[in-house]
Amino acid sequence: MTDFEYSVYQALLLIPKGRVVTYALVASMIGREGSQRAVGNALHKNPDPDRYPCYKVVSGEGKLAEHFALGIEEQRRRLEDDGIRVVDYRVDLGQYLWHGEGNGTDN
DNA sequence: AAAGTGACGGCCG
DNA sequence: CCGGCCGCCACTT
Repeated sequence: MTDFEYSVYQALLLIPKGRVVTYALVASMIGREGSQRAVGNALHKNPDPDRYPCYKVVSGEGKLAEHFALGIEEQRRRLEDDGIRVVDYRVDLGQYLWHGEGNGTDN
């Protein structure tokens, strides 16, 4: 995989349980603000969805990825499993969006 | 090297 | 709110 893709997967590991991020946010997290489209491509090539929690990545509107490898239903399941309320395939970004190095102790 | 592709996002009708 | 258009970026051909 490319260095870019690698950094994207690593960024996923930093997301605290019960929190989500947007494609654009992942891009800025790895110092590639503006490359949210490329982030989407990287996630599409995710070598292992169980290892890299790509299900925690939602669109800028909080909507779930229609093309999630394991199926949108599975993504919703995993999110709710983390305690994230999913309504109509959408999450409340104002409540679950994670920004930065927070400790995420609130889980 | 140029053109095509897509898990995005902002704007407009 | 939804669909269409366009600009954007990294990757592939």
